[in-house]
Amino acid sequence: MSGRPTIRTVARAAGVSTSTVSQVLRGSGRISEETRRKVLQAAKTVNYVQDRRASAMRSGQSRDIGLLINKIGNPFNAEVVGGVNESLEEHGYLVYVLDSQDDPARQERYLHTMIGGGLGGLLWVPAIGTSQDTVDWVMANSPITVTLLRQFADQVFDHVGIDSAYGTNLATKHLIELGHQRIAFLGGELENATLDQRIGGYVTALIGAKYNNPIVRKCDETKTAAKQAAIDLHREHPDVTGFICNCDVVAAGATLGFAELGLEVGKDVSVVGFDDIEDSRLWVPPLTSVAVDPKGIGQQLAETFLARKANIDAPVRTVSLPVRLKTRASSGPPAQGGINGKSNG
Amino acid sequence: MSGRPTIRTVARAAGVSTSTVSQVLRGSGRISEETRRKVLQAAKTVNYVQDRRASAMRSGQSRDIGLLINKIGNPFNAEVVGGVNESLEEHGYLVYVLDSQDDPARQERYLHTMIGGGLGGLLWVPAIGTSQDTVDWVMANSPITVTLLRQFADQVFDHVGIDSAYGTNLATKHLIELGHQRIAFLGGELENATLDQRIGGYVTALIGAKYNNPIVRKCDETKTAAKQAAIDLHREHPDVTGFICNCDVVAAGATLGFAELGLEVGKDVSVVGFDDIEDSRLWVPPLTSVAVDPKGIGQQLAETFLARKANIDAPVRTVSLPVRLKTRASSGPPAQGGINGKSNG
DNA sequence: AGTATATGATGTAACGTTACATCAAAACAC
DNA sequence: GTGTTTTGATGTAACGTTACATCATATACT
Repeated sequence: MSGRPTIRTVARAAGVSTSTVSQVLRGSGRISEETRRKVLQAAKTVNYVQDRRASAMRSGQSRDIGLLINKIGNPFNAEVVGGVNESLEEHGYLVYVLDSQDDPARQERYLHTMIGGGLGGLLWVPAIGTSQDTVDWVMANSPITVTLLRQFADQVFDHVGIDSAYGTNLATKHLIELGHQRIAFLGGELENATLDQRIGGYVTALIGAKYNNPIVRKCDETKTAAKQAAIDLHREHPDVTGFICNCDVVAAGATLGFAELGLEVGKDVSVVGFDDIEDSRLWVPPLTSVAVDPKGIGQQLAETFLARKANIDAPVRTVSLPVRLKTRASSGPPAQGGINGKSNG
Repeated sequence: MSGRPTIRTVARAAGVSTSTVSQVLRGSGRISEETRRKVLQAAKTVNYVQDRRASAMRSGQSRDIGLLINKIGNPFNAEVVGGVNESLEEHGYLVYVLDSQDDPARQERYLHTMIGGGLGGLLWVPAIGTSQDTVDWVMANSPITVTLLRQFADQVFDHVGIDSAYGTNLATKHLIELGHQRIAFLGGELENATLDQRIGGYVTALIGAKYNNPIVRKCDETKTAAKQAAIDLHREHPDVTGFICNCDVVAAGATLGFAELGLEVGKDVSVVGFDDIEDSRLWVPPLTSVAVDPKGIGQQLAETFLARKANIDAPVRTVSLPVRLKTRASSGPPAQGGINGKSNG
C-alpha cells in the first residue's frame, strides 16, 4: 500500500499476473487486446512508473548512458551535450552528464561510480592527462564506450570527432592567403591526439606555403589564460600577425589580450577560432572560426553507439565530421608594411 | 566466470560467504581484522566494482542524485553544477546532470525516466512554464526534492536560492545614486517566483526614490534575444538610461544592442547584470553585476538535501544566499543633460 | 562447572523486474 | 473424436545486493 506502486500493484488492480503486466508494458509476448487495455488502464490509475534499476538488472540491458565530459562550462561542449541527448532520447536512452572538469582524479572517481551504476554505455570526452591505467580500466570494465572530440592515439575505442587537421589547415591557409607572413598556434592543453591533429593541420599548411617557422603556445582553455598567453606570445614574437586558436574560447581571450596591447584585431592581427560557438558571432569583433555542427556530432554518436551495440565484435570505427571555415571580421589582411608599420602611441 | 565480477566472485576468492563480503565492503557488522583483509584483497584481485543498482534496490537507499537544470549552456548554471557536484561527492553521492533546455515537455519526460531510475534525490531548477501537473507529479513520486534558483510561489519544496529581491534592489539603488532618472528591467521569461522577486526588488527601489514609472521587458535569456530587446526598448523609451538585467547573459546581449545603436555603455547608458559570471569581468566593457557564490549554492544545497534526508518530516525550508554588487565600467553617471545631449550623427 | 554474553561468520529471503518454461483452453486438422 | 497446433495467460527462478535471523565458538561471570 505504501511506497511506490510496483508491477504487483498493477497486477492486482487489473486482476492479472505480474508476468502479464510485464509483457504488456514491454510490448512482448502474446496478449489479448482486452487484457492489454485492462492492464494499461490499471497502470495509469495506480500511477505506475517502471523501476528502471530492477528492469536493467534482470534483463541485463540498461537504457541509461553516461556522458563524461571534460568541461561543461565550455559552450561548445554544452551544445554537443544537447545534440547527443536529443539523438539518443529518440532511441529510448537517457543520457546522464558528468563533468570531469579536466581533472583526471575526479574523472577516475566518476568512472568507477558510473560503471558501478550499471550503465548501458559510456560516452567519453577524456580529461586532459588521462592515464593509461584509466584507459585500461575502462576497456576492462565499461560496456560499450565511444570517445568523442578527443581521441586516444591508439584508437582502442569507437570515436566520433571532427576533422581537426583539415580544420586548422583551412584556417591556416586562410591566413596565408590573406598575406600573413608569420602565423602561430595558440591553445590546447598537454598531450592529446586531437590536439596533435590540429597542430598537424596548422604545420602542414605552413610547410605547403614554404613557411618553416611554426610557433605553438599551449594554454588553459579559458579566456583569462588565453588573454595572458596572447600578450606573452606577442612580446616574444612581435612579428606574428596570424593566430590559429585551438577553440573559440581561446580566440576570444586572445582578442582581449591584443586589445590591451592596443592592437586592432582584424587589422593589426588576425585571429581564427575553432568550434564556431554562438558567442563567436556576437563577439567584438565577430570571430572567424572553424565550424562544426554539434547536432551532427550527437547524431553520429548515437549511430556509432547503436551500431556497436548491435555488433559488439565489429572493428573499431572512427567517424570524422566535416568542418568549414566561417570568415568574419577577426581575420583580414595584415597591416601594410607589417605590424611595425602601426604607430603604437 | 564471464561477465563482471560480483560479490560472489569475491566470496569464492576469499573463501568466505557473500554475507561476509557484503559486510566488509559496507563496513558494517562484526568482522575480524583478518577476514577483512582477506576480503579486501580478494576484491582487489578480481577487480570488483559494486553494482549500485542492486545495492540501491535492496537497501532502498540510492546514492545517485539527479540534477535537472534548465539550461546548462548558461555559464552561471555550469558553475553551480560544479559546486553542487563537489559538495555532494564528499558525502558519497554522485550527481547526474540532465538539461531540460527550459522545455517543459522535455523536462517531464526526463523527470519520469529519472524517477524511474530510482534516484536518491532530485535537485531541480524548474523549466520555465512548468505545469502544476508536473509539480504535483513530482511531489507524489519523487524522493527528496530540493529546488534551486527558481522557486515555486507556494514553496512546496525545500529551496536554495539567492536573495534575488535584495540583489536587484541594490542594483537599482546603485543606478539611482549615479543619477539615472529612468531605469528599466530587462530579461526573464514568463512567470516564476524568483523573477517576481527580482522585479520586486527593482520596483521597491524605484518607489523608495519616488520614481513611479517601472518598465519591465521580458526576453529569452540569450545574447541574441537580449540584444534585440535592448534595441526595441530603447526605441520605445529613449529616455531610459539605466538597465537592470535579469542575468549577465542578458546584460551582455544588451550592451551589443546599445553598441549597434551607437550608444556607449557606461556613459550614455548603464547596464547592470546578475550572476557575476567569469565572462562578465572580461566583457567589453566589464559588467557591473550582482554577485553570488556558485560554490556556496552547492554547499547549501548539499546541506539542505542531507538535512531533509535526516528528517523527512521537518518543515520545508528556504535558504537564501547573500549577494553583493560588483561595480564595473558598464555603469556610470548618465551623460550631462540626459541621453539626448549626445549627438547621434 | 554451568549459564550468560560477546564475537564472528553464515543462511535465507527479499527488493522489482523479466526470461523462460509451463499450462489450460480454444481452434484446427484429419 | 483423437491428436496437433495456436492462443493467452500463469508460475518460477533469477539478476546482485543487503537486512535480518541464525548459528557456532569463544570469552566472561557467578
